[in-house]
Order: sequence, then C-alpha cells, then structure tokens
Amino acid sequence: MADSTIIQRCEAKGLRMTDQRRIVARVIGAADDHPDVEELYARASAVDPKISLATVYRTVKLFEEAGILERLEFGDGRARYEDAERDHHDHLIDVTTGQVIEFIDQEIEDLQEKIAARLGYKLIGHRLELLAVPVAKPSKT
Amino acid sequence: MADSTIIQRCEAKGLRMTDQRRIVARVIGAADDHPDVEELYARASAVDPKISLATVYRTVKLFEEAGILERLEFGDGRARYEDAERDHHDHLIDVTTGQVIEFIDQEIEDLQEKIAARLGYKLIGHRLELLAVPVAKPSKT
DNA sequence: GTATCTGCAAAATCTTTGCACGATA
DNA sequence: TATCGTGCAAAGATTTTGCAGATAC
Repeated sequence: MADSTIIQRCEAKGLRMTDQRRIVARVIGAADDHPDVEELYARASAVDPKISLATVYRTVKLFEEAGILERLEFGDGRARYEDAERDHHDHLIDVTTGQVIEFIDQEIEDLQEKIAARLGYKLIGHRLELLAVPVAKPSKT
Repeated sequence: MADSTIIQRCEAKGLRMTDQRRIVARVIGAADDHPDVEELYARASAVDPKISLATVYRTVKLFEEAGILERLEFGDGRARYEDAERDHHDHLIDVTTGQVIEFIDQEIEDLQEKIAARLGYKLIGHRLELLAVPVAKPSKT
C-alpha cells in the first residue's frame, strides 16, 4: 500500500476524480518537501494555469479527511501537507535555516504508546517536531 | 525561578509594565489550561472591560519573544499560550473530547536529545502531542 | 442526466498595524 | 517630559463558502 499512488488511493475510496484533483495528487506525490497550500497552488498552476486556489484548498481538505494526506503545522500559521502513506516519520527543524529533516525512531514510537497507555489512553497518532541547531558547521561552500 | 511570577520575570527583563500587561500576565499565570487569545481577552475583559483585543495580541507576542510565554498550536488554527517557566511537559489530546492532558516522561526527553545528536544537531526545544482515545469509558454519567 | 466539482469573488477567521491619545519610568 | 503603550478601526494573511456554469460517473 505504501507503493500505491495517491490517485489510486483516491479511486479506491470512491472519490470522484477530476483533472484538478489528479493534478493536486500528483504534485503532492512528487514533492519531497512539505509544501503549504500556496506552494501547491503554484506547482499545480504550472500544470494547469486555470486551476483555482479554492480548488486546491478544497482538494487537500478532502484528501486529508479521507486519510490520504496528512496536515502538518510548523508554527508559521500555514498548513502544510504530505502523503499520509509515506513511511511514518517525525520532523527535526533546523531553526537556523528552517530546513526540515525527516527521521524515524522506533524507540520513540514505542515509548509514546507506553505513555498513552499509562494515562489510560490508546494512541492513535502523534505530532513530534524537534527544534535544533547544527552541532558542526554545515558542509556549505 | 519556577516560583517567580510572570510579572516578576517581566520586570527582571526590563519590560515596561502597564495595567494591561499585568492583567494578561496574571490571567495566564492563573490558567491551568491552554487558552487561545480570544479566551485570554475574555478573561482579561472580566478584570478590565476596557482592554482591547489588539493589546492582548501585542502582549502575548511580546511575552513570547521575551521567552516568558510559550506559544502552542493544537491544529485548530488558533495560537494558545502557557507560562514557559512551568515545569516542562508535553500534551496528550483526547480526540474524543478535545481535553488536553499534560505529562512528562524523562525517557522521551533523553531520547530526543540522542536523536538530534545522531543527526548532527543540538536539541533546543521540541513539540510533542499525542493524539489518543480513552481505553476505558470515561467516568461520565 | 444528475449529482458533484470548479472558478470567481465575497466572506469568515485569526492576527497585525497606523494613528492619535494616554500612561510609564 | 520623552518615550513607549493602548484603543480603535482598517488592513493583512490564510482559509472557507455561495453561486452559476462545467464535468464525472
């Protein structure tokens, strides 16, 4: 399932697929960053200049409610989106550059389940962002 | 320092203290939840009906930039604030009720440092929210 | 063919800001 | 008293929505 495309998952869920939705789906599927809606709109406009910002908003909301996309918030007041079926990962934000690094750590995942259980809850999701600064100088020119 | 009031910390930082800022400081200091700005404005208005929403916004931003308050985002599009000097903790959100439970787990804190270090970073902060559902029925009527 | 989607523009929501007046140190 | 803060209303930024025409199934 991790190798199914967003479009395939939309069809599997019975969503009506329009040209605009396919474009948004492909744009997000091709992204390896965390675009906000304005950025998705820009990338979608490159494919179809007639697409509207409202449609992009409606589409990401639809996909999110269908569990196809995940909405992220990095604290700058704009929602960002990524493919929910990509392997789960968390984010480390380099506060000196704004760069976002993805990581996964099974120990943290397990620990979170344990903490929720201790509080009488069953974990269904989480948001984890580490804010950090580089230890060594980045390998910049 | 954890037992100093917000007002004391403002004075220590040389912030000019007005009646309005004192009111906002006391309202947040007295809160044991995570009020958004509109809610802070309501609570402050109960003390001084002439205070303006703009002043509350300016004050929480000022306090946040001074490191006195922490800005939280729970994904509903509104910023929330809490006293940054309260003992550090993370949040578990009961998605069935929206209730927010605070917790602290040293293992998770240590693990986060380790992960950042492994990626070549020094951790300076983090955001962690667990989304969960109750295991047993809540003790409701 | 009918229900749903799109584009546009207006509106809703949250937050910031210019300006004249008022308060702080 | 000089500087900085406040209140108000207007403006900004992001997101949502009403409506008429267009499209998917």
